[in-house]
Amino acid sequence: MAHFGTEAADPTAERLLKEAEALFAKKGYEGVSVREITSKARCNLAAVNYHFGNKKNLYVEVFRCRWVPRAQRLQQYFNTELPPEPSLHDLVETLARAFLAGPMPDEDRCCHLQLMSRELGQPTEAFDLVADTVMRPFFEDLAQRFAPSLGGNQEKESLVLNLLSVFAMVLYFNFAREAVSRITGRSYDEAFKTRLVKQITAFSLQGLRGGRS
Amino acid sequence: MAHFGTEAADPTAERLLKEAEALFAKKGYEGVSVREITSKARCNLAAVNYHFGNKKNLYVEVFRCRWVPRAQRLQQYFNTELPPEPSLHDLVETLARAFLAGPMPDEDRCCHLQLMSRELGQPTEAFDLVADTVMRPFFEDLAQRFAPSLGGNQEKESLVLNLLSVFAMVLYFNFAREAVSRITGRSYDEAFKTRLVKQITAFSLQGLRGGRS
DNA sequence: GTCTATAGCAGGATAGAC
DNA sequence: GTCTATCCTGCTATAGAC
Repeated sequence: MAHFGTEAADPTAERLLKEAEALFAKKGYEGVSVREITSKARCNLAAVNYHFGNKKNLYVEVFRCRWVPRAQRLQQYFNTELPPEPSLHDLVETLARAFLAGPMPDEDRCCHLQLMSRELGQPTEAFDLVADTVMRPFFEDLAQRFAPSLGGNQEKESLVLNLLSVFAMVLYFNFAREAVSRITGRSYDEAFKTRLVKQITAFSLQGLRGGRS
Repeated sequence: MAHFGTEAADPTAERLLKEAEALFAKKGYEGVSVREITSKARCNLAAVNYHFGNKKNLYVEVFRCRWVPRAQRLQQYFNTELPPEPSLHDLVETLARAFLAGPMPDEDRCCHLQLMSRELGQPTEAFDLVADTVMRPFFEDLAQRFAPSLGGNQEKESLVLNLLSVFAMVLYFNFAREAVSRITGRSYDEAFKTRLVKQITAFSLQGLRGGRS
């Protein structure tokens, strides 16, 4: 069994991580076989065990080597997109846009949020990693950014629940794309994604302001 | 292979449906084996194939025989709980309460919403059933109920997206219980569920009003 | 490092006794 | 209807050649 850090130097391992991520996101851990992964990565069946020890380890490494770095890029993008002294509207809109219509390919975003959603619903070992390295710091950061715009008169718990509510929408409108398409009759093209950013922004803006109206 | 209608007359089939539902909700279709189901239902391995033909069929029947009827009871509960001329606040609060703290045991509610969430994220044959017999009619009903309170000045699409946003929160706060507990530091006792109903109500109320502020 | 071959097991499904 | 016994397939994981 080979060793690995934050990045897998080996191109085969890289391909495995890439294909594994897409498949795990689409079908879930149990829904994917090592055969399917190695086949799509155009390498041998034994490669998973050689490079990652076993299937479960590969799953965790997908998070460590691909998911976490992408989440950090996303967070960074959010930070750079934000104007110097952001209004509440700026904050919410930038947040929604970063996750729904940001710079990364739609395929990646889908994959990213599907994996996240799966872990939210049924946390595994990978969830610890995600919670510690991404969620907690990001929420801390968000809380600090939002606090001034909200007049500072919200208790910490309310603020957290409000932020979670915003995330609920962002995740849902990605996670349940097929259902949303079916109900609204619209496909996830650029126009609809822009519409969703507007929806989430408007809805959340009012919701967030609730405490001080 | 036996035949079956909306209700399975056979007590063994009933037990199978019950245990299967709980397991499918908790671990997903692929994560559960027929052996595990029959074992929990205290019946023979062959029972699934005898009563339902195969595993996949059992899954769909879980929706037909248990999920859909429960959803209808839930919808009925929502309707009866609603005061005669409900305000927007009444509507949202009753809706959130029906799904988060209604009369059914918490175990059932969890199971119900987990199954729903799984289908939202990765629709199968069962999704057609759910969409046609539950979602579409319920959303039609909701749209009609909400329309007058919203002054009728929202386009249909906005209304639908707003309703979906409310559902996003309801689903998320059930689906991601573990993550929410971890972030907020609170367990899902009665007090916290009441808090969440308040959160969702307040947040949505403002969000829904956004269009006419 | 990559491959083939295969062990070893768990899965869904079925046949046939009772 | 229920059970046992069993088939067969597909899975993960490993051993060992190259």
